[in-house]
Amino acid sequence: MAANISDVAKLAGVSHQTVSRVLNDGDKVRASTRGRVEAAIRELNYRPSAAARALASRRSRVLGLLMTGGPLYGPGSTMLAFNDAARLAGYQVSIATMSTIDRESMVGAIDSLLAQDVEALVLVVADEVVFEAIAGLRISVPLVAAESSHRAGFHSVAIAQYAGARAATRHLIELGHTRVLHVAGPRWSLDATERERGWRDELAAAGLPAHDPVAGDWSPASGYAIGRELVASGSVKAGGGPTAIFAANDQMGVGIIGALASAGIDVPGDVSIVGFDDIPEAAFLRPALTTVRQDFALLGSKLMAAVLAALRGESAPHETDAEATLIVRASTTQVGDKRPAVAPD
Amino acid sequence: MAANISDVAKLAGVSHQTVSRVLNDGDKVRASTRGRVEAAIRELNYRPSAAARALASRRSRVLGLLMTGGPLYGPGSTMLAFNDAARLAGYQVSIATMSTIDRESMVGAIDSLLAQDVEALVLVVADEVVFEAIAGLRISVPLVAAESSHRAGFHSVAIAQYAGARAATRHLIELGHTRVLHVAGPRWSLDATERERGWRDELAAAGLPAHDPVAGDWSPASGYAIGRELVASGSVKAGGGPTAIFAANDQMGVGIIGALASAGIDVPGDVSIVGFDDIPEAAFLRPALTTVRQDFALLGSKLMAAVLAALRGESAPHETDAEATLIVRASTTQVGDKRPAVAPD
DNA sequence: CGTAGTTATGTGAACGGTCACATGAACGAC
DNA sequence: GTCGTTCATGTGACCGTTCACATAACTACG
Repeated sequence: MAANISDVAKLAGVSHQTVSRVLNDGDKVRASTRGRVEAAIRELNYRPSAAARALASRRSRVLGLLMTGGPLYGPGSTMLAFNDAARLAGYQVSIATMSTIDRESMVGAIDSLLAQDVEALVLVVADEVVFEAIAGLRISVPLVAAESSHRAGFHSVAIAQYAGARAATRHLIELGHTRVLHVAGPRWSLDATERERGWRDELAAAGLPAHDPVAGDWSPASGYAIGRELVASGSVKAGGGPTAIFAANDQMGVGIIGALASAGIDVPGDVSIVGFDDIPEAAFLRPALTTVRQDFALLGSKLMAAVLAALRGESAPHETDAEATLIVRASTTQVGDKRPAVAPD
Repeated sequence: MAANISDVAKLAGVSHQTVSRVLNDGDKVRASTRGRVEAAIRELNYRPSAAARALASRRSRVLGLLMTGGPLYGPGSTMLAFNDAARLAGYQVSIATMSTIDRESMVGAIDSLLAQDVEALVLVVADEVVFEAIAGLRISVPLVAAESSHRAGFHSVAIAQYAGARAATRHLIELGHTRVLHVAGPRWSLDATERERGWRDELAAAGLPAHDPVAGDWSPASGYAIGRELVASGSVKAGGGPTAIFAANDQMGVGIIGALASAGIDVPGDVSIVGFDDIPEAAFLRPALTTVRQDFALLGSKLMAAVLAALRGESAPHETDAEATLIVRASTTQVGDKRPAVAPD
């Protein structure tokens, strides 16, 4: 049915190899010949077969992207950004999601990608379990991870989550808060670990105590549940309770604010809240959420750059991280102050 | 380097064709032989080459998914759900995103998918422009669209957005609201059109007037801007102004609420708001957002079913739509009432 | 115990490209 | 005019499967 390279060659009166040359490095062919070939291509509506190409050249031009299930803002943005960068570099991206973070579903996901002859694997799911499982898998293609704990054996690129978390915590400290709680992300998440580490180190640098954080699962619901518990424990608003909370992501921040609000606790009047991600809603919530913005577009292109480097066989140079910047909004204020430090736009 | 089918055959002492049979329809091979072959496969860590398979069988086992840029909740959820369904059916999904909705970037995106020999194309971007462009493209693979306006030439599956929009509007009418505004999604979006149509028809059925809606772009920022204008125009809270707003998605709803709140207008006390999507945050906002929940998982599997039907050559039977259900929360209340009709959990 | 009928396995040619190498034409230098 | 170079193009093998068909092995049955 569809035309192949020989059909084109015949119509243009050249050999199949010349057509192939026109397709790949056009400048090795005399202009007049190239014209004839291109005309034939157009006339037959010819498209080279990716399968045949991949088979003969041993390069599939496909990259595998591994990510977690939920439609989370961070991973979703990373995926989109990487997808764009990959297309720009002439690669297709094939995606595998893992509904649950366990070894089995992970191996399944990776398998489905490898079965497709992907040239490299990109991990958006920065997860302890994933790294362990992969290490035991003897994977023959380069691995690039979007994560911040730079471990051996991987190319990795990350947004400076540690620095972002420190900035968020510092902001609270500078506002005079001395009892700064952290609501962490899931234990298995390396991003969550980095954010917690940043919070802990910044507190330590200021000589302030850090109580072990409760961990949510990134969802607003988990933030709400944790907020309720906090309220129920009676520590908030009582003497010695936290006056500020650093949530590991905006969604949990939303849940926490909801729980506090429904208990009559004012944000930021009674408790200041900082989130992480700068989801599109953040600026428009009441109160608008102070948060840490990540540059996902940059992350995407850096990931792609790392993939290309890995494919060229360069040793992993641990790209400089993309930046994370603190965005101050109305959900944080001077300790003891009843009104937001920043006027609502 | 990597083993191929002949290596396996040699090791197992059979012909390459027998190995192929074990790989594909195992029951045509004697159990003892199959055992030897499987052992050889494991020993050599053999994986069949997808490229060679695709080339010989003329089936790539890859589906193309076309979607828009931003990390929106609806499209993102649809993508994830479809991805799962596809893997279950033994297909890989390759994704192309279009940063802007114009003909050129769309053709580019589709091209990058077709170049990969996808067996079918799934459109998550329900957009007038996309349909037109595709119609002029003489695409040789089946097309399945996730959209609700069932047009000829496509298999299509959708969430019943029209019905959802009517339910949302009816809810407001039942609460006594007679001036119900709609803040629509982008003009090019068919989903937006369906939601608007539902709103319009429900108002008409109740004999209520419908003022032409302002259109946002799904983002909270656009909702906020529209909310500000509304406030500035002075119509809200004055006699004859709207007492309820149906926002085409939750994110715009958040923006609208933010704008109203910053002008001292109470939701739902002064104005009731309904959104659409039931984003994870919706239940935890203050006020919690009344909205319409869509069943994306079901949509995903129905999409996949439609793809399989299309691949079998069945004519498009326009699947029954997945349902959308109204979730009543605190952002709507009886007209004139100052307190939410639903108690915050 | 020969033979038809089934079942298990083998053989060689596609599939549609790329790769390595061969050939031929054009050109400048001596 | 001959020869080495470069540039443009052609030739045939090969990538790793599946497909259609051929053959061998085994079963059932008179």
